[in-house]
Order: sequence, then structure tokens, then C-alpha cells
Amino acid sequence: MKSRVTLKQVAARASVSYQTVSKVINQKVRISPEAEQRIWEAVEDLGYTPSYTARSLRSQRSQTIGYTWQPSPPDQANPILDLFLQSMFSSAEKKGYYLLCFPYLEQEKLLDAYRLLIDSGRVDAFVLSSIDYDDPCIQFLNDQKFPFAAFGRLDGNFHFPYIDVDGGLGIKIAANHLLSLSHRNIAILAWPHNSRVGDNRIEGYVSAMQSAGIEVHPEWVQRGEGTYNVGFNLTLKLLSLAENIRPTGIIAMNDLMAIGAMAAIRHCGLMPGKDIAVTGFDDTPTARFLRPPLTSLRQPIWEIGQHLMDRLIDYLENGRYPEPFEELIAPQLIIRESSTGIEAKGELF
Amino acid sequence: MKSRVTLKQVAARASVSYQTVSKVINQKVRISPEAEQRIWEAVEDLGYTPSYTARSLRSQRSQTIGYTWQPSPPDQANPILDLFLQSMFSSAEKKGYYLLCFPYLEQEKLLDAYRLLIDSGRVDAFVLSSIDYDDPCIQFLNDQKFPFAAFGRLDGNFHFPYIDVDGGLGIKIAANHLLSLSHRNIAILAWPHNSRVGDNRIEGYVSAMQSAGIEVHPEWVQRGEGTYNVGFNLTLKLLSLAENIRPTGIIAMNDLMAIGAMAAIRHCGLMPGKDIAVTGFDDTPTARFLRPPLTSLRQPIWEIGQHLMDRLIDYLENGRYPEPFEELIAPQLIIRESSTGIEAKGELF
DNA sequence: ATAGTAAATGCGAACGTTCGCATAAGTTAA
DNA sequence: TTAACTTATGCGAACGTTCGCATTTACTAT
Repeated sequence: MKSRVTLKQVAARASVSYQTVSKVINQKVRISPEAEQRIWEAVEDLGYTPSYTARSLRSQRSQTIGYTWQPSPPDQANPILDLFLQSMFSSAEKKGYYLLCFPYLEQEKLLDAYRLLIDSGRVDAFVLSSIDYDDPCIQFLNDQKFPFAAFGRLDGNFHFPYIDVDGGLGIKIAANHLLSLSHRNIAILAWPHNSRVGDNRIEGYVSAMQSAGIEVHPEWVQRGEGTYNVGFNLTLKLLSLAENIRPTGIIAMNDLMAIGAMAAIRHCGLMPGKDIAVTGFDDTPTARFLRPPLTSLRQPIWEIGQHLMDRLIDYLENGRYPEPFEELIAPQLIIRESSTGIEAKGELF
Repeated sequence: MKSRVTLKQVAARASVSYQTVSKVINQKVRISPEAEQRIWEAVEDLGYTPSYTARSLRSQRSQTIGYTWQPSPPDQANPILDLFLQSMFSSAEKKGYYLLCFPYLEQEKLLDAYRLLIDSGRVDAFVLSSIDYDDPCIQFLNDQKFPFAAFGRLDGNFHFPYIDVDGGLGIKIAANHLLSLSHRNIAILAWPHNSRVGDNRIEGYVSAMQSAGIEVHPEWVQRGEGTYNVGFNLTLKLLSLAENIRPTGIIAMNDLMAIGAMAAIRHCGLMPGKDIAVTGFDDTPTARFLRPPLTSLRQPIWEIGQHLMDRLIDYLENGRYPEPFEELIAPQLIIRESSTGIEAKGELF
């Protein structure tokens, strides 16, 4: 490990003071072209790279964004994590920022972790994701007036910059898709009461149905945790409804429930896709491998990560958030056999 | 954002010099109990947190480990990423280290990225993963004598600290599993020639077969890229072999090939699990959702990440790598219906 | 008592920048 | 020619630590 090349060495070689070199490098000052050229040559020759640490000590900014996230359960990978991270730090790197990852802990200790990173000056801002109703971090960062941006929103009194997927719109798109396939009795596997995300999505469903002039039967809205088993059981319930209100299309709020639904449909001797159309949400990588492949709503995650970073850094550099402060992005419906019943031609992939 | 509490403020409150406070905090010196108590009280009262930046400027260490990885293809999530990252930074955090993530780029630019992080003093070491034969980073870091540790190994002249999954042993375990189920004709879907990882795994297969006194028929070793289509086609080929050498068990080197194999088995009117046993490698989250659920080899990824970090930090703090320098960890065989043919009782999950 | 040693604390310097003001040189207007 | 500006560069200080050595104080042994 060779020892560091410093400003002073560059300055000596270019016959100027080291402070001048600093200014030229940071484009803080206009200088005679000859001197400037000498400086850049010296930088080149010596292979000078500014010390990140010294720079950030002096300027009191770490050029680092902190991020932690809830680990996915061991039996179930988070399919968007990779893309989300890559989108964030590739966006960040372009502006000289990096992403610092730290462990996700239980509430009390998590706040300490945030506090430590803030107080030690290791990060300039945070990104939060999959935020919760009772997420203490939002409150905490807000109180501290520490910059952050979130993937996901919260209703209530907090105002903070976020980007979120417009779940309501997504469900509406899915419902319209089923409507366009001439389904009339369309049910939804929704989340328990008092879930903001869930309620918002239900609105999309109701709105699509109303626009099509269909009255939503109360039994069509089934609620439960977003698990396979719940999807399975709720679907059994739906399929045992009286003929005239029995759904021919089922919209699930995540893929896992949709998988459960398809299993239940099979269990009743019916064919998912052919007899009952099913759509999921998230477009997990599993979706395309299922039989039949699952129609699902995909989040434009790359875009989300990029916007999040760009706006956060914009704020750090300019002191104000660019518009829009709160942003909703439409998910994209990936149509497969589980809703159309039509086997895709060509390659399976 | 309140302004920072510094050593000097703590010192003033405790009526000692600020350098003494520094020493007490870093446990560099013994001091009178009264003074020590005064200092800790002052630290507590003022809520002092050392400035990471100042500390690392002075001590010339960033307490940061850099990591980048090849993004997974958009249609296929990396199932172990989350766990791997979490294991690394939770291990790192315990010793005051953090993980800095940066974008993965093409060869030439990637080296520049590494160089920049090194020269700017942003990181003290790197973790590498899924390293390649012609990976220029290994060479580069070796030349620079910059500390790093890898998940995965390389044969050749390079010696560096790594941890890897013992693929050969894994395949051997899988083969023994099939042998214990009375299979004799066992084929393997392997990787193209000249793949170190692939060759190593084939050795495990051959060794298990030999121990069981079975001669490996040349046709049983089929090679190709690890894709669904390749798995499908190679399996068709295997199933068209003469009765006496037709395999009843197929070991695939990854889950995707195994999925292709199961599809081919079905295509021939046979039942995977019942008629032909199949095993995969990686235990992707998909594996349990398949029909039938896929027996597969799981990498103990949490353990790997932890060991990697612990050893890297050990090196950074003590200047020498702990033993063993190179470490192989056995994968774990997760047995499901695709090999046993026995439908699991109880919950699907 | 007095030198000798050990323990406790202080002090100056350094890590490599950026920042703002001071100064020197060059240019224009009276 | 000289005052009044502009422009280019230099200089000292500061960011908040850690490090090694110097100093003070207290204690033991002669």
C-alpha cells in the first residue's frame, strides 16, 4: 500500500499553494490557464485522489446515505431487493455518494443505530423502505430534522418526501384487465382492516367495478394476512358462494395469496386461468414459473430507487426538495396465463 | 440538527484535558477512578459521540468494508443476496464496521471504482463474491496488497482468504441420498468443461458412485449452461437412453436445470419424484413451491457472511488472517418430494 | 531527607482537507 | 500618475480526533 498523495505534493509540483490546488479541483475559483494546466498535469502525474475523510471532516458532510431494511423471512427471498439496491447506489455513485448498509434490529435498538450513525457523522441522510404505521424511525428522523426519503408512505400528520407505488391504480388496472376479459363477478383477496395500503387498493378495485357498472357484492371482498394458507382458505370460501355471485375472477394483493388461490381452485377441480382468472401483485420471480404462469403487477423498482436517490441528493446539495415532494408511480400489469387462460406461445421464458 | 458535541466540551465538563478524554474512551490509559467517572458522566450528560470522520482522518482507517456484486438478471432474483448482506453487516456492526455498497460495472470501470474507493480512503477492505476465472479485481487487489476476502475461490496461483461452499461434497451428499433410495442409474446435469466449480462437483458425484461400487456410464454426465432449456433438453436425452442405462435419478447443478429436468420428465409422461428422482442445487425459494417440491442443496449463507466479515476484520485489527486461510463449508441437503416421491404431510410451507 | 521510579495527566503536533480573508498583480478611469 | 477596481493567488485557521512524548504528582526504597 503506497502512501497517500496529498494536495501539498501536487501543489509543490505545480508551483502553487496547496489551497489553490484545492480550489481548482473544486472549481471554486478562476485561475490562469497556465497554472490550471500545471495543476491538472501534476494531479495526473502523481495520481492524486482527494482524501474522502479529510474532505468530509472539513466540510461536515459524509456523502453517504444510510439504508437498512427488514430481512426477508428465511424461506422467502425479497425479489426486488437486488434491483432496489442497485438502482439506488448506481444513482448515488454518479454524484459521488455511496450507500452505507447497516443491520436491521428491533425497534429500540434500531433507533440507537440510526442515532449513532447520525451523531458520529457517518451519514448525511437515510432511505427508508417498507415503512410501518408505527414506524418510530419516521417520527424520530422528523424530530431530528434529519434528511430522509422513503419508499412507501404513511397517512397521518407526517409529511415527508416519499415515492410509492400506486397500489390502488394497480388493482384498478388488474380489475379492468379482468373486466375486459368479460368477467363480471370479480373478487378481491384483501388485507385486514385498517391497513392503509390495503384500503387504498380496495378503492382501486371498487372504482374499476363501479366504472363498469357492476355493484360489488360484500362477499367479494375477503380479508386476511397475505399468506398462502389465507389465500387458499379465502378462495375456498369464494368458490362455495351461490352460483349467481360466485366469482370467475380473483384479484390477490400479493403473489403468495394468488398462489394459494390457484391451489384452492385446483382443489375444487377447476383450472386456474381457464375456469377462474387469477391475478397477483408484486410479480415475484416465482410468478412466471407457476403453472399456469401468474398474471401480476410489477413495481417499477429501478425507477423508484433512482428517483429516491436523485431527490435526496438534490436536497442535500441544494437544501430543498425538488418537486414533487410526494410521488406515486403506477405499477405495470404483466399478463400471463393465470388470467387469460391462453397458453403463451414460444419459450417458457 | 444540533451541532456536534466534541471532546473538548466533555473535557471541560470533566475538568481534564480533551486528550485524556480521548484516551479514556479508547481505553488507552489507566486513570484515577474519580476522573474516569467524571469523564463518563460528562460523556453521558452531553450525549457525546465521537466523530467518525475525525477519528478516521487521524487514524487512517475508515472502518468500512466495500462490497459490490453482479446484479441478477431482471427476470430472476438472487435468493441469497438478502441473507448474505444481512449476515455481513450484522457481523460487521458488532465491531464498529459498516458495509459500503457501490455499483457493479464493466471490467475496466469496475477497477476504477475499486481504485477510487481505495485511494480516497473510503474503505479498509473489500468483500468479493461470485468471482470469475478472469476476474481482474482479485489480481488488482492482490497487486495493491489491499485487504479483501472472497466468497468463492479460484484455482491457479492466487492465494487469498476465501470461504466457499464445498460443491463436491454437496453433490456427494445428494448422490448418497439417491443411492440410499436404491437408485443405481444416477445421472448428473453438469456445467460445461473447464469450469472449476463444475469439475469439483463432478468429482463428488463420481466419488459417491464409486464408493457405492457403481461404474459411472459416460452418458450419465451431461453438460451445458445452467438454464431451464438446457436442463430440459439434456434430460430428454437421458430419458431416451437404453433401458439398462436409463437413469432413475438426476442430479442437477442448479435449481433452474432441475426445473427443466422435471418439465422434461413430465413431457415424457413420467412423474418427477415418483418415477425419476431429481435434486437441485441452491435451494432457491422457488424450490419449495414447485410441483413436486424440489430437493435441493442449500448454502449456509449466514454462516459464510459472518465468517467472511469476522476474518476480514480480525485481519484489519490484528494484521494477520486467522486460520483457516481458506475455508470450505458443507451445503445442507433439503429433502423434498422431487427425490423421495413422498408427498410431505401437513402444511405445504 | 533524597533520589529513583511508577502512575496520572497534559501538551503540541499531525491527519488532509476547505473556507474566508488578505495580499499582490494587473487593469481601467480620472 | 494615481486612485479605484478587478482578478489571481497565498495564507492562516479550523474541522475533531489520536499519538507520542513531556511533565507533574505520588509513592517506594535507601
